[in-house]
Amino acid sequence: MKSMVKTQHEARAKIIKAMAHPSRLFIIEELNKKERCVNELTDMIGADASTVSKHLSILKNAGLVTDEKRGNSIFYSLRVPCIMEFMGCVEDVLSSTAKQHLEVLKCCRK
Amino acid sequence: MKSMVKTQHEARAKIIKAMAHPSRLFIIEELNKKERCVNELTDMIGADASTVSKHLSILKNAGLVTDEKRGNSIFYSLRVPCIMEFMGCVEDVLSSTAKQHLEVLKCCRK
DNA sequence: GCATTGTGTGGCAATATAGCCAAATAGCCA
DNA sequence: TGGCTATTTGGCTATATTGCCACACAATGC
Repeated sequence: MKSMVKTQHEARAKIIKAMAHPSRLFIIEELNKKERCVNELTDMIGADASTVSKHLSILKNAGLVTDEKRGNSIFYSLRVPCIMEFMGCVEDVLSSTAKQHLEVLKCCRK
Repeated sequence: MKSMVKTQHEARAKIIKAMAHPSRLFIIEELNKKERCVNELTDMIGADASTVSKHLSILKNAGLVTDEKRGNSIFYSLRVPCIMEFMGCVEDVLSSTAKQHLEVLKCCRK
């Protein structure tokens, strides 16, 4: 693989990897609705505050979210909304896989 | 987080995690152009054949690719083309981050 | 000042991932 | 049959990720 192409894929993979965690997907989805502070997200997710903070820093580091300090809290918001469009495709993968599994079942029952 | 929502995010994360690797992104991109057998991909990537085979099995397990045996080779193809549309969004993240970094530089130089 | 609240950081243990080698399996061709 | 190629699997080590705890640190309110 050519080195330039490889670098490009590494950069992309870093972003996608930042999304590749249930809690972080949840955060992305929530931030797509409205901005949230760490505290709110921590309550919703039900994990340790430090854990959520680290998830947010991973998302921020990947360039997916921005933070803004207001008073005592830090509000995070989604920087690139097009990410949410991708979820539809992910759902397609899931449903198409489920459909295929059903077909296999049908086939074997005959 | 409600359990059903959590399960949904876990399912999605599994698919996204399967994409979150440079070599696997490369494979996805190649398979979007045309089907390929393990051997061809191994040559292109330049890793051990067993490594590439494992990457393919991860992609297959996530429902992203299908395989079809023909003769001595196994040909893989992309199952859900909409994945490629997402790459545009990932590039947006990258360029928007780069742009922001430039702004910061400009700002500090003044 | 002091207690409280909201966030981030360092450290740690458990777990997951990556990639190589060696070996097994399957199909092809003499 | 035997040798060859293509692919997968198991085993191993190195590395990365996750999530908790304890602590640090800033802003707020009293």
